[in-house]
Amino acid sequence: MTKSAGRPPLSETDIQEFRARVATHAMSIYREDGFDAVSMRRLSKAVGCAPTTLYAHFAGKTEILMLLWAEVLSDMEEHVRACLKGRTEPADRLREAALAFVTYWVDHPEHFRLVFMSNNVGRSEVDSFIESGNIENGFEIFRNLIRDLDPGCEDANVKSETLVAGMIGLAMCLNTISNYPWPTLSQMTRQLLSGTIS
Amino acid sequence: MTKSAGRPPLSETDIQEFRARVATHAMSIYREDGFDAVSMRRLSKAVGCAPTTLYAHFAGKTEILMLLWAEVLSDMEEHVRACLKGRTEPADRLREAALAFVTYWVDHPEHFRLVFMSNNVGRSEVDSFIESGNIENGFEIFRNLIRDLDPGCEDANVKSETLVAGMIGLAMCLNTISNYPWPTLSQMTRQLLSGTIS
DNA sequence: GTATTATTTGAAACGCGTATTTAAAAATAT
DNA sequence: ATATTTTTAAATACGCGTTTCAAATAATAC
Repeated sequence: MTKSAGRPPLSETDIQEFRARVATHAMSIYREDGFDAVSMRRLSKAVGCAPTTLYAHFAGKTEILMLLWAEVLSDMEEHVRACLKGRTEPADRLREAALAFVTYWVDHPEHFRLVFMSNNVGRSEVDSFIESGNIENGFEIFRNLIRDLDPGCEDANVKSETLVAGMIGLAMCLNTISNYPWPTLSQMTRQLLSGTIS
Repeated sequence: MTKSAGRPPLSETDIQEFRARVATHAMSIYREDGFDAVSMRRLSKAVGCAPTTLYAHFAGKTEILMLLWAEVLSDMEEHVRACLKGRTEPADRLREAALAFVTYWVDHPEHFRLVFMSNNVGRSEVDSFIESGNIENGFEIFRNLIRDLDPGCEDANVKSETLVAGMIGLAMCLNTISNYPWPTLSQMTRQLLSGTIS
């Protein structure tokens, strides 16, 4: 328990400072030159450290990319909330929010790729992101909209999580199989909601 | 239009033979050592050609991976059809088929990754796969089940394609955010279907 | 100062997808 | 055989994610 000699470990704030700096540079590279441009070598150059140092602070590239998720997700959330302005009818609100959700990912395929198709996502990495609450936030919007529509709803959880997963599936299909003669986006969203809006 | 001198181009059968040979080796590598083991260098070694030769016959790795899609998809289809045996009640059939669909992808995350998360999927590559009809087949199962449930259904297209996309979303979420406290698989599938089975 | 410990660095390596370029080989018409 | 054309091969290169390891550096206790 006595203080040992030698250089002390980095303080928690130092560590978080570094991680934040990495996040900043990663985001600016991503914004300027896109997903593929965010590479460990280039990022390390931007941060001003050796590529190896990044691996001393992150488990891998995915853990760095996750730093960008929060930003994209909050941008998406803002986009969804914006479309609720002025709407009061619960069913209408839910419908428009869902449409806005899917539309966002279809309109921003690069963001979709970043968040949902970052390969090699280790379980533990995602877990830490779950615990940060960012995912819960996304679900909560729709859970609340569902509860507004049907107060005292017992299975709001099942409904909201199925809805979100379904919408992600819609966005995914429209993104990756983009030339298939899909029905309209609003048609599919409406159909997806037909089990929620009775 | 006269026959020009020089070596003639490969015959169509020769080309398809080669592509089939590549497909065979790719599949065996995939089966034995998994997704990550299927690399151009290793594959070319197995096929017995130079890595560059592969690029003379395929646009890229993704086009080769698509050769494996058909195999996985037909395996999945078989799995879905198997669960229909002995069931006659339309709603029951649709429910069980949907559950089997999602279950398949959750039970075979490697297959899911291969088919749905092969990154860098160029539009034209996917298009050719669409035209091959393999995707239509997947939709058709569910379109038929929906029509059996509600003959004369006008929007069977919208319903089936939304259902499939939604199920893919379920599978995707369960695969990638695997430690989130999701509702039961059957709960979510049932909820997803509640807009189709009235 | 010296010793000790933590961290960063640099270089090298591995295999990866992909592109280019040059040469070789194969198959045909003449 | 020769010329022509197509197809392969080989070598090389680029940047990638990641790992390993030795050397350097920084920050502390004594």
